[in-house]
Amino acid sequence: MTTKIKPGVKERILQSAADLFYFEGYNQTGINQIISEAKVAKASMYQHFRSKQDIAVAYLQERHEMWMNMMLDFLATKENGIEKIISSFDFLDYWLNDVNFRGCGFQNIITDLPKDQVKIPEVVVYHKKELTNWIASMLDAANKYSDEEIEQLSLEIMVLIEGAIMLSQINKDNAALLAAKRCCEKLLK
Amino acid sequence: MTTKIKPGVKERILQSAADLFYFEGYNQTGINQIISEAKVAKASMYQHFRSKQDIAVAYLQERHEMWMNMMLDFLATKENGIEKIISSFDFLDYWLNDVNFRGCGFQNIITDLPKDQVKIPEVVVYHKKELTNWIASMLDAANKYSDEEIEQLSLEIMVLIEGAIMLSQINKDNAALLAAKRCCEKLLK
Amino acid sequence: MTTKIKPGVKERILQSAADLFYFEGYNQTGINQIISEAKVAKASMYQHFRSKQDIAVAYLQERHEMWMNMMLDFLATKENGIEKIISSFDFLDYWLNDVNFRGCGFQNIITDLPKDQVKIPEVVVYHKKELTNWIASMLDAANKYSDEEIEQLSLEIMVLIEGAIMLSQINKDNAALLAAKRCCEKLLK
Amino acid sequence: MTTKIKPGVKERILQSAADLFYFEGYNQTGINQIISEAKVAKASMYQHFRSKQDIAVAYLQERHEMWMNMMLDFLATKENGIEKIISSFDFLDYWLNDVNFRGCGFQNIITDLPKDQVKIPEVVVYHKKELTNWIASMLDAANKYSDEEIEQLSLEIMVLIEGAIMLSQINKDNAALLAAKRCCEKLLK
DNA sequence: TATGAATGAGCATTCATTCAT
DNA sequence: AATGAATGAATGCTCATTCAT
Repeated sequence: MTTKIKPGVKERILQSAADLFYFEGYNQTGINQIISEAKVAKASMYQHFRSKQDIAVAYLQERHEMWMNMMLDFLATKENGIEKIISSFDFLDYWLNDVNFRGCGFQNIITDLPKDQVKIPEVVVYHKKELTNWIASMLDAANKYSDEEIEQLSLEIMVLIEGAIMLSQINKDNAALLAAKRCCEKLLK
Repeated sequence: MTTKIKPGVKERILQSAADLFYFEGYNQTGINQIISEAKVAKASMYQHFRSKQDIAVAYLQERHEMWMNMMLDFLATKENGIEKIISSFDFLDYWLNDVNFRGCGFQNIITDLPKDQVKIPEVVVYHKKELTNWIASMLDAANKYSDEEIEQLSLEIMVLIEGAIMLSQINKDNAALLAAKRCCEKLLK
Repeated sequence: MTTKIKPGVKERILQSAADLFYFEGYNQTGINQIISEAKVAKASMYQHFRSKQDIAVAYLQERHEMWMNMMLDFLATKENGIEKIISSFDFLDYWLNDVNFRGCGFQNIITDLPKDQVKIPEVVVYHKKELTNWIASMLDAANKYSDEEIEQLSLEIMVLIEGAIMLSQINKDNAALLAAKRCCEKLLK
Repeated sequence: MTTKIKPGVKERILQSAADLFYFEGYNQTGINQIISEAKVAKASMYQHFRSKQDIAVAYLQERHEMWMNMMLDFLATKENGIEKIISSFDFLDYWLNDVNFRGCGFQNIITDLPKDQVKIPEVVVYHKKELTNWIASMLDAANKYSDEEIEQLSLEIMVLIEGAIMLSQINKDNAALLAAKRCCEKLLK
């Protein structure tokens, strides 16, 4: 039991920012939009986050957790690593339909950024690395592949995932997702 | 025979814009930068292009021609379609090294755009469609695949290309390009 | 005869800024005040001046000319250098009364400035150097002093001027100006 | 005996503020800088001081005591009033070198202040009046001057002091201080 | 055709101060 | 007495676009 009246100013800022950054774009989103949606005063926002860039970093960190969990939940019923990997393309299909093929929040934010903003690219790299690691661990669990094969295959599957997300965003349909899944199935026999 | 005194105002604008849009980002590039690099007056620029968006459209159209030709030139010595497709990943490697893994100008511009800018996404879709068509025509030339197989394979290879470009941009190395090439080779036997 | 309809936007900006910077203070004056008094759009202002600091530099340069001329005009009837120097304290009295003992625009602006603003201090140094040079030239014209005496005396008189202006600003009366004049008379016999 | 656990919250605020106000400037110094240097919560600060202005007043009062004592200590070995006055220019030289010719904290604060801040100018006037009084008392001790002469001379010497401090601040050297000393010696024979 | 001047709306950020606890 | 959280107003500056000539 808590005596707090208003729930989390910081949370509200992050929620508004997450929504706007993802669906409108980082550069399309102004601080004013964020605070007006969050119903927070401007200076309050700057007490919680040093800069717009810092909000983006927090947004991406949160998004990483959220997205990975969403995927893992989706795949919870699958029995083995190979199945999980292949079904992850079904997850992409489900998810990207849900967000109207808005694509990957991490891909979308690095492509149009001031040269000096290094913190954001770092989180993006981290997210993709973690996803790659998960794929590798699924392959490892299959007890079928050597370490070298795991490293190569996990990167190949990452390429499929990235390409599928990007191409589905461009074409606003799921054809690329289906193609990627087919391709992945061939790779894993 | 032309009566123009100064050579190509429009060309100069387009050249500056192309460089800035690609290497700095569309949102990072201001009209003032473009005109100052092009050494053109602001109103002159608006006489040639209705808006920044229109410059981007012209930039992308030009970029499509330039990029396709660059690739085709690179592949000119290859004898058949299959080889050309596989070697296209060598082209990506060569090209992306050259531009410091700045990624695809078409991918990069659609991810952070005002919702009302529809002309830019259209050119992006066109470019990717044309590339897909080229892949399909290469597959067709191999006389090995059915129409259905061609449609499916060409999309799968597109996924590999898009993913490889994006992932190499994120990680600033060519590992994803090599992975994509390996994967492509498996697909085409 | 000129075809201009509106008289000088740049002039209006400078005039507003000069007034506000001098009578309200540099830090007390916002860009918004300047443009609203000058009836100029913000971006128009920034087309003429790169920054607030640059406006201040232009203001001080103009002020230097204006102030020196004002003083020289005041002293025009005096016959020789010694008289002109001594009467310059009468000028200070006349002038500072006129501006309600607001003090010296150059002194007032250097005392509370961001550490990185070097252009403004430079103009201040220049102004004081020019005033010192004028005093020296007046002493020289008297054919009474050696070069060394001129250098020393001119600086001593500068000290009197600076101190008189500052102290009259603090006390909001002309007592210091009278004291400085007496002192100057003693110095020049 | 005091029950305070932490030593001097108020003292810490004042110490930080004094440093920042003098070396960075009143307008350049934000409340946040003061409290972060003083390691004091914002609301705690506002419990001790009603406003930034009030901190400045306290700072100046403290500075007056400190500065006068510093000067008197410096002059302690001098035997008579005339010597003390003349040597006070040596003190200025010593002191201003020490603070990198940052000038007079009292002069520096009045030149760029909101029009409604009257308490600060009052303390400045007080400080200069006290200094003038000290000079007068030194002259009086010499038993050489009439009351009228004392009043006039003390103001003249004040002009020299103020001018020397200001000019040395502008030029960032001690030439004006030496000139003022020479001038003072002439005045006092 | 070409241009320099001008604009309103918006940008991210910081200000001194107050409130609820 | 002490504090972390919150605020409205203002800061200096940049945006893509249009106008008058």
